[in-house]
Amino acid sequence: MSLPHAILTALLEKPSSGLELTRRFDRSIGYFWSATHQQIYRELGKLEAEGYIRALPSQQPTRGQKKSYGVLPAGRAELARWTAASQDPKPPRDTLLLRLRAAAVVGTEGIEADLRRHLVLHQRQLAEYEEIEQRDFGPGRGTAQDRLQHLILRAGIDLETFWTRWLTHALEEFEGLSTAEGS
Amino acid sequence: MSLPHAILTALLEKPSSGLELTRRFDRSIGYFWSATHQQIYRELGKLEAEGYIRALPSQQPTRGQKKSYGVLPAGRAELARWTAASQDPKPPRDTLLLRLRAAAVVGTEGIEADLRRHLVLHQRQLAEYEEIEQRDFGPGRGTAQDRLQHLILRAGIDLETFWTRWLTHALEEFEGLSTAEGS
DNA sequence: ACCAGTTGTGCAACTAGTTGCACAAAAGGC
DNA sequence: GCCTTTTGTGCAACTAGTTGCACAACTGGT
Repeated sequence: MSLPHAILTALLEKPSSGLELTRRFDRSIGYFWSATHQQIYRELGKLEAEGYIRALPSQQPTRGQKKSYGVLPAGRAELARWTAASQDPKPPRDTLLLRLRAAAVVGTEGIEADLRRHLVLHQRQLAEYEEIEQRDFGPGRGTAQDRLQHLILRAGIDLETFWTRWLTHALEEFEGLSTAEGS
Repeated sequence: MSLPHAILTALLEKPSSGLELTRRFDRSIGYFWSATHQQIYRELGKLEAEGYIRALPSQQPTRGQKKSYGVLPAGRAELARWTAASQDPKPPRDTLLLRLRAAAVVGTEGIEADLRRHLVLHQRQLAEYEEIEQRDFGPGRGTAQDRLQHLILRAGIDLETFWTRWLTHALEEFEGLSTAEGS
């Protein structure tokens, strides 16, 4: 039940059309909540029906026509309610760790290459985050909003740092394994 | 498409009934791939129909009767195939970070308590992992299997460490925010 | 012998997310 | 003027995961 709230947040930051939202979900917001354009359009329809957002006046709201949405007071209230409500963290779902566990039983054949690939991907993501930090967050203390945004970015950076370190360590371990393997 | 493979892994480690699997998904495997008993029973049915597992001979396979499953060669082959196949990491979905981002727009009212709650939960999980490490993984280098298992546990420990640190930092930041807030 | 609680298995309906496709409108090449 | 590509919106069907309930069988108290 988070996608509608992700959209409300994005629209509050800046009223947008479906496609603009889709693009923004590929960057910033999508870093920790991704969505396809179909999910977004569907959800925009629902949110409008529920009176949380409304299409901003434009020329023709026909097909193939850009249609921007803005958040209504009810939408902002709902977002505030959801933000403040306590929620349990849901157990992580990590395929890579699962595969590693399977590999402990059926053999590590072929998984090493994928570990390497993941390492590169995480390094890339880390570099991207650090670039954003460099660009948008100087050493000075900004507004409360800035500091919150920076905090979120920090989580991304630290997470990617964890993954790159762990994957590096895992690959080292594999070196050692291949010499002494043979169960 | 990971649940069936999680189940195959679990069954290879030890043939089990649906309920036993459910219990094990609440511990070890569930640490990075959780599942409810309904998911598991449904999946067991499918896996059996596909010829990947089979019910081990017992008394009456009627209702309310324990039914253990073992993995067939085809199942092991499928698991090996899946383990070796390259897979893209799927973008994380984190509600807490999303809420923080929403809070940057609609206000941080009420979210601090939940951060504190999450911190406690992550600390607890971390303690649990460290206990397991203490108990199951001594200083000596074990078999290749042991080292893989330890590697996976390490990921859990480092992840929880990241969260506790980050949440602690976030709460500190909130202290500073409340004094200078007012946008 | 009977009832209450626990263990174990399972169906059905729902919610969330993904995939594949369709189609209108504008923009640009030739 | 026609044809291709890009932009923008959307439906329908499918897959995965969750929730709520049902029910059989065993276990122990009275």
